[in-house]
Amino acid sequence: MDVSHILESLNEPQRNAVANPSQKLLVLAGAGSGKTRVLVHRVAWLMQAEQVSPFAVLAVTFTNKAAREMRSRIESLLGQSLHGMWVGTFHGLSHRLLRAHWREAGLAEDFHILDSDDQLRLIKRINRSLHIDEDKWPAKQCQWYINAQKDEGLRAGNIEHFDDDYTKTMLNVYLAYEEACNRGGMIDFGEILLRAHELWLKNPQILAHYQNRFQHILVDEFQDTNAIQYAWLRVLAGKTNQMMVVGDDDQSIYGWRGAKIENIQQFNVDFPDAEIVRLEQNYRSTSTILQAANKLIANNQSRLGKTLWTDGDKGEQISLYEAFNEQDEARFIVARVEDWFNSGNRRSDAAILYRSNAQSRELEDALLRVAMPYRIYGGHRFYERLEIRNALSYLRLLVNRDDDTALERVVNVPARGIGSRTLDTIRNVARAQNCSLWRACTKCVNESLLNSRAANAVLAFLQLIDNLQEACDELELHAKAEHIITHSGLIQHHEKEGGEKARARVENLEELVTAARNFDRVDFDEDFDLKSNTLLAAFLDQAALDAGDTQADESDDAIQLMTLHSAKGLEFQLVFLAGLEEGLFPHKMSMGTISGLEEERRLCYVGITRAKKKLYLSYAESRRLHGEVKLCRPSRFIGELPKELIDEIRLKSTVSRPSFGSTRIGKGLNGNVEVPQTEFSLGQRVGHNKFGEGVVLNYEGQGPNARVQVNFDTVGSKWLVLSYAKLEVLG
DNA sequence: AGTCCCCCCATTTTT
DNA sequence: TGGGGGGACT
Repeated sequence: MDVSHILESLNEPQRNAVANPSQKLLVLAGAGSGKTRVLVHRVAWLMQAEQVSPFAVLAVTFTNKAAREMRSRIESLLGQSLHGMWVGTFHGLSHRLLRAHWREAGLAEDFHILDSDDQLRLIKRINRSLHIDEDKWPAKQCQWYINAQKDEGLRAGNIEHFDDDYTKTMLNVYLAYEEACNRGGMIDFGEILLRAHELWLKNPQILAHYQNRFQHILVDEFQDTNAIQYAWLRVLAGKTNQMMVVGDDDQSIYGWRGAKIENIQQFNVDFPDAEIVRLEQNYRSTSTILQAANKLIANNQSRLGKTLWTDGDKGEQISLYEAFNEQDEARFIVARVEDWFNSGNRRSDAAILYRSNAQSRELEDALLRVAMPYRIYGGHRFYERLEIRNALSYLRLLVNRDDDTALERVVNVPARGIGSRTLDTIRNVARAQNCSLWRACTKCVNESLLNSRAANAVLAFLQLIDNLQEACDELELHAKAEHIITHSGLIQHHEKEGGEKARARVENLEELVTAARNFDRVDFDEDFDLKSNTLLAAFLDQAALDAGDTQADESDDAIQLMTLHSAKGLEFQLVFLAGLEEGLFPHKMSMGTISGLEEERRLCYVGITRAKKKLYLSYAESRRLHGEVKLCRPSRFIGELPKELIDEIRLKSTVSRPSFGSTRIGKGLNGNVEVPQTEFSLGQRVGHNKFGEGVVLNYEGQGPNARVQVNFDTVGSKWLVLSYAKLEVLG
């Protein structure tokens, strides 16, 4: 077969990576250097040039979205389906292993997945039963501790303890939590990886089977792997299997949740024969943007070293705007997006990036004011929404009555007279009998442990679930979903809440039925043991492992708002980095340590390298945060960029103010630009191509950075930057 | 049982 | 400033 087409469109290092025969291969892929392309072409190469069977390939990513994208890109490149290939997330693939080998993994056949919300509730319950002071040891902290240990591959039993209060308490909770999970047949996200890893270590014949099968392993975003994920990979790859890991140490921004950049260096230690390929040619950004990114990231000490280059255009200068406050910043950004849109571009090619979610509010306000469509990433994803979780809990109870987490969630939603007193009694019975809440409910009813009113309520609940089960038994998945949302009373419950929110909830519940209907059509993988794993259970697994997109509608042309973290992997023609202020970005919580600061810098690097054509930076001199106004200094990252690439838009040069410490910003990065005095005067009548005619009310600053306030006849008063606004002087 | 109020908190997020 | 959670009150 002629396979040259697979390599044709690639540059030299990319080809080297794609067709590389080395057993272990480390690809250091800079931002925009065609990382996904290399992965996709590599799979195509294996299959077509080396006649590798899809059954022998395993490709792993971090998010479901990335996995789906990789799969579909390979399919469209090859023009064939990838039947038998394992493409998925660490969690998704591990989960598959555990379903297939539940017995050897020491799990119940009908084990179910505990997501972080369930996990937190469970820990809260445990802490109450252990009489742990919630003020001193918040459940959140315990949860964090447990997850961090699991990410490191540590179980409660393996952790050294130095008799300190903290570790003692945490271990206590961890131990009780492990017991509760085992008793209830539950595994959390960390446990999925840990179990799968242990499954291999404890069952050499199972490991041998998979090692034998997956001769070719590909790993995306390797810099984001944590200890257990890397251990998982090492075990599976063994000494002889081929493994290609792709990553960029400069884009490691998840250290705070256990990701270890050191895994990249460690890869060289563990596999000394590994070949390293660097992808440094960038196909995304202008050379101006790349130079800025390179200069910034050079300030980090611990790097493997890599310099992006492009043979593309220099492109436009980077613009820096110093705003008075966060409102001014938002207004400026929105005005630039309007310009962009009015010059014939799509809003969806522009993105506003910020360090923390709280910053989105001002931006949203400003966007709403000019009625510009926008889309925000982040916030509650589909399967995380309250009403959806409630509905899923009912479905979970159909699958497994002993699912305490699900029962706790919906036993009194909608309200059916089972209050906290009643629940306490039930919990106590469950604890005393060491049984599930469901059984405790039955016992309470049968043995009259409750007053008659409560007993009736509990009995009604038990019957409701049994009836739902019976009615759903023969129904298709989507009909099951439909049946429970109506007959559990959830729809009515949310309907009677009233208001816009309630309507959205009801819509979401209906959307769940659609999701279930689509799931009916999903083809099951050949490895899946369908006998024990009904469609409903599989649907619930999927809901836990893939929380769904925040918003599905891609249709309307909207400007995108997101945190820098969520921007990783994306690219936009026009990018705004907002809120470049010390304490906000770099964030004050991370500024204290070198490693924290370097991660912030990488985050900034990620932000800059999202831009293809034009980059705006902005900061505010004062910002309202947590209800009080604070004076801000510009971020040190601004000063780390090459001055000659930056055009500063200073509006306040006529206003004197105390210097604020940062030396590089205050006086203008380019020196102040010499410009003739403006010809506008107060009261002057002017024309604007979009807003029409108006009268100059006020002005600030001078030169191209000056702003004027114009009261337009039709659209009212607006502040305009002279150099952008192209105002026409009218007689 | 449900509502209301007060207090506390406040990066980043996937699975 | 504002959201969420927990406790107290009706």
